Amino acid sequence: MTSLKQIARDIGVSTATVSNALSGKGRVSEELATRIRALASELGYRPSNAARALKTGQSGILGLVMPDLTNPLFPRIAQNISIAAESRGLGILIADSRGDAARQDEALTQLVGRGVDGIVIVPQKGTSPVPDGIPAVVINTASDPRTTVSADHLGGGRQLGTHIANLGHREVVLLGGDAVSEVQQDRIRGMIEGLGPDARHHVAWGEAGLDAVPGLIEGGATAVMATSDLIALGAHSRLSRAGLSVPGDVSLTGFDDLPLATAMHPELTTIAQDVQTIAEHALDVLARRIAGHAPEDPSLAVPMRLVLRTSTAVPRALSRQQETDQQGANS
Amino acid sequence: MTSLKQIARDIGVSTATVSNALSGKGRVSEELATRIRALASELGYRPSNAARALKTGQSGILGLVMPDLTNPLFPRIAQNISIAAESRGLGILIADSRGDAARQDEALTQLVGRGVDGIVIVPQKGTSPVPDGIPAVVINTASDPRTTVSADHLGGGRQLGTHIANLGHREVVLLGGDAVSEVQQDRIRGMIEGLGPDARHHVAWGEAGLDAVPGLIEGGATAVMATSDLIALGAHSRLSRAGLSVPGDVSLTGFDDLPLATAMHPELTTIAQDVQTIAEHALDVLARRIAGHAPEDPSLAVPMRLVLRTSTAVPRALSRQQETDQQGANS
DNA sequence: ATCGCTCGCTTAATCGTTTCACCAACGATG
DNA sequence: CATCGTTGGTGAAACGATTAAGCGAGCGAT
Repeated sequence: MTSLKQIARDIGVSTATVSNALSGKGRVSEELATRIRALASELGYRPSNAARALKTGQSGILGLVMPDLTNPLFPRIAQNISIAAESRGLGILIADSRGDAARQDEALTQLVGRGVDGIVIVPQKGTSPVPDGIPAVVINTASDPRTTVSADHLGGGRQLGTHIANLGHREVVLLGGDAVSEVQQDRIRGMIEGLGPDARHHVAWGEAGLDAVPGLIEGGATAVMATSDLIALGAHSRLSRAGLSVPGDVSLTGFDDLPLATAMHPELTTIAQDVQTIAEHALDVLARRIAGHAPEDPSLAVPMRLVLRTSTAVPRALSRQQETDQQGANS
Repeated sequence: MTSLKQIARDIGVSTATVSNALSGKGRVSEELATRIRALASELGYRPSNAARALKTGQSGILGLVMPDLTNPLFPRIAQNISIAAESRGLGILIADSRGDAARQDEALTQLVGRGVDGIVIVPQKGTSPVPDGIPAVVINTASDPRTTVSADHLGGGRQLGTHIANLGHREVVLLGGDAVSEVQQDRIRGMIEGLGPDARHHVAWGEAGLDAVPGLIEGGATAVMATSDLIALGAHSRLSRAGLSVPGDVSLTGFDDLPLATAMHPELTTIAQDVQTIAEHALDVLARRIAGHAPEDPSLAVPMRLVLRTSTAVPRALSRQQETDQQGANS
């Protein structure tokens, strides 16, 4: 390993000068500086992160605590955080709490112990972890008072709701995975707002909720809105097993626009998160907090984008009526 | 931050003694050692990783280079590597090359620059990266001479192939995503071996391959074997759009046993990787290489496990014949 | 001629741990 | 009683970078 001392000795100056030349901080003549930079890159000099961290107290590494990497949404977030970090010259130490709240706390202290400069947390559903005295940002949902930035799950649900209402659906099944999740609560609240007062809705949760879907359709509902694409896929299974077609008999919507949304048949109408903006903003705020500025940033809800595909349509009854209307007009 | 010096001063001994007491390395009286440990935990002492890394030259952090975190298989691997690392007291710095070979090299040098002790690489398809002078292990597939450990993709394909052949299928479509991928090549080679010489097969790749599926079925094929669950899902879409049912008209198999395999309808017969064993072995070897032992470990192919679900069945023609056979026997 | 400034560089301290060499005390041994 | 081995510790030098303080030289202004 080549060190500052190496270079200093080879050129015949002090290590301080070499350090200054490479970091551009002190005062070094341009000529000497270029000579030093040249030799440094020739020797393939890489500054020792350990030494720098020891001296400056900053490791240049951020911790990222994820609730569960096997849920396809979270790697997307991780990826974008990692991109955003890279562009700021920071590394990302990822810890996965694997669906367990206890392991989440453990991961947190682990990361702190490893000397990360700050932490990004996407909390386990139903929890609000507080790291001890280290800068942190939380990505959850607007109704979590601790959240720093998040997708506008409420607004997203609202968009989907209005879309379904505008198509003419008046009785809708709202399908959640886990009632503990604040994110899913917000999504459903949004959907209800979007559907408006004229539409009736049934809220159903989890596996039992999935199983109840065909019955609710028989009972008159014409649309199913899920709080995630994965749940929508499950609903789709139940529906086709019951001989119901999408979107012919039932309209179906998802959430998050995962890759599987386009792999399904029909392709799923859903709503996409702007993960990149969320990641960028999270890191901006975190950087500011690490720098020690007052963390008075208001929490930000990044708008979601409706993605119209082929799983939603005008309800059958209504579309037949429209046909006859049209025939009447034509004749 | 409490440091060794703090504790040393408080108790009235030298920092060397405190260091020895906590690490259990030198010679310290048991009584003093417990006193030191007590005070340390009382003060919430956390050793500075930076200082330790500087002195010992070991950061306790491993780098993990992933080809693309948005592909659902890879987070599973990442998760298991991270679990295995944690149990060894190591941290994981994840870098995502996002489908780009250039970025893969960049990620590699980035990680080295951050002072990781070793690197685990799941290479970009079609590439064989070599990190410069740092211990590393590669997780790819048996036909890559550089691979350290991998799932037995060949054997997995073989199992699926025999399963399909045993059901009685004699003309099969083999569906790959990208012909550049050595993993997928191995999977398909395995399938062909497993099908045996009596069965005909068509190999098709990518989007165009997917679109060709219905036609090939019309042409007489009775089964579709995909090199990933995601591709199988795509094939399923094309099939049902063409009015073909699974497994009635066509048997369908996937690869990797992703969560979506059970969310589909019918649930997908597929083959599962033992990701945990792969991760454990990768870290074992890596640890050995970091310790400086000769890396003469032979590459290991971890067996895959066939997961029978409801997407495969006896081909229709054959099942009708069996029915009549049975009726004949009964009468 | 002198003062004061800036320029360009050096000196040296420091971050927190680890580790090797050394030492004092003490009981046992020849 | 001199010697030896052991026990329980201390001292100090690293590891590699950063940075405040200092210092001589050159130079324009007074």
